[in-house]
Amino acid sequence: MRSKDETKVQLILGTALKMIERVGLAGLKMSDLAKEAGVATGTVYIYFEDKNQLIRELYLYLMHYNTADLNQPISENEPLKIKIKKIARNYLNNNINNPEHGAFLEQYFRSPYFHEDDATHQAEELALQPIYSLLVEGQRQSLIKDADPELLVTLVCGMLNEVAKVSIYTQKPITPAEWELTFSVLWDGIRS
Amino acid sequence: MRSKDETKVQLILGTALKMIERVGLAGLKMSDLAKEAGVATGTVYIYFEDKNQLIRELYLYLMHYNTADLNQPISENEPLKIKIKKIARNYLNNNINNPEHGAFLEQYFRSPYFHEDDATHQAEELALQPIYSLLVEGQRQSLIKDADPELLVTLVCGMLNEVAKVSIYTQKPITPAEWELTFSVLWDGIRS
DNA sequence: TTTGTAAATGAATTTTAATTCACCTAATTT
DNA sequence: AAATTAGGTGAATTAAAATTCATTTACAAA
Repeated sequence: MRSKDETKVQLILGTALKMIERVGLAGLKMSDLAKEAGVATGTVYIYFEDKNQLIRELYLYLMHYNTADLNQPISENEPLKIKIKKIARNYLNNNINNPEHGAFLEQYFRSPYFHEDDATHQAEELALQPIYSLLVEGQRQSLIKDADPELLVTLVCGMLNEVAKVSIYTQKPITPAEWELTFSVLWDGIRS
Repeated sequence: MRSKDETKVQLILGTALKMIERVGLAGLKMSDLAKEAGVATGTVYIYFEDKNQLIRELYLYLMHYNTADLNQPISENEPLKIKIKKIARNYLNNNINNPEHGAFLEQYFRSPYFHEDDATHQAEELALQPIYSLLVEGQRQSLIKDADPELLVTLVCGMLNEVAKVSIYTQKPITPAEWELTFSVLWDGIRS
């Protein structure tokens, strides 16, 4: 008897993720994937039913990962503005440090592998929950514009997503000055 | 003699664009495309070398289209704030009314069809030029935060892109209240 | 009208990539 | 340490999709 190597699942998924960032979902070949992961083609089929399921798993794996990540503990006893600044920075860093994630998800939602029942929305909402809560808290303290918090989250994330994209694209990290400006636009935009 | 029907190029590209929004670049089959466009498979190959070139053409076609579009004349003799509000609304509407465009471009940039030399950046910069100019004008009038205008454009477009995405996704148009909030966040964010 | 030519067709072919499988190997159990 | 069993391999197979091409129109010029 020989037991399945759970490490290999991670290896294959991780390799797929990196490759997809490079060649796109449309360009991912099972044989290339196997080669790059350093296993035989057939091995991939031991751990995954077929390509479809592999992509599916990758999605679930990412969702799980992402959701966990924004929930880093926020130091209490700080002014709300600072809390928001920290969580925003956290969100931005997450996006910049894991460009493969955004690249994959962007494509997944538009691919033939994606089916509506994928709990997309729940997962996304869950991931944004912490930001949402902070904004609502701010509204209660009359610090934040009294308007649909959903829309506020959308606007805030829109800014951060785009900044992340540019940073990834230009391969330049965010400078302190850039971050200060970004947060200033964000904060002045939402404060009441 | 029989002459090529230029209309057919448009038909095929347009059909491809709509299909890609639905099934993704990875899901586009030449035979399906032909069927949906109402022509024979072979006909597609009369107008396009191969799939690769078809996708490439589609990109050029879109770039051309998009660039032209933001350059709608802006009524002069209005306060800058109003001008920015109008151009922002224009940008938003463009995104919402042509969801296929965003869907395609998003995927194209990450596909095996895309090559760096595609003049991506020039085209994009060109499209954002009008917004950029207005912001700089605002800085000269000390109405807009005195900071890197590139980054300001990024932030502004980020907000608008995300709002467009949500509107497309939920299939709900932007309500007047939503638009007012969006612009208020945008404006308060960038004004000095 | 007739004729020449290029567009249009879609079944047949070729190409590409997914998936299988007969054979090998390494871990576990007795 | 032998036997057993499931993992691992990669060439061979199958499936899917791109592309071709012999044939059939439709148009334009003569």
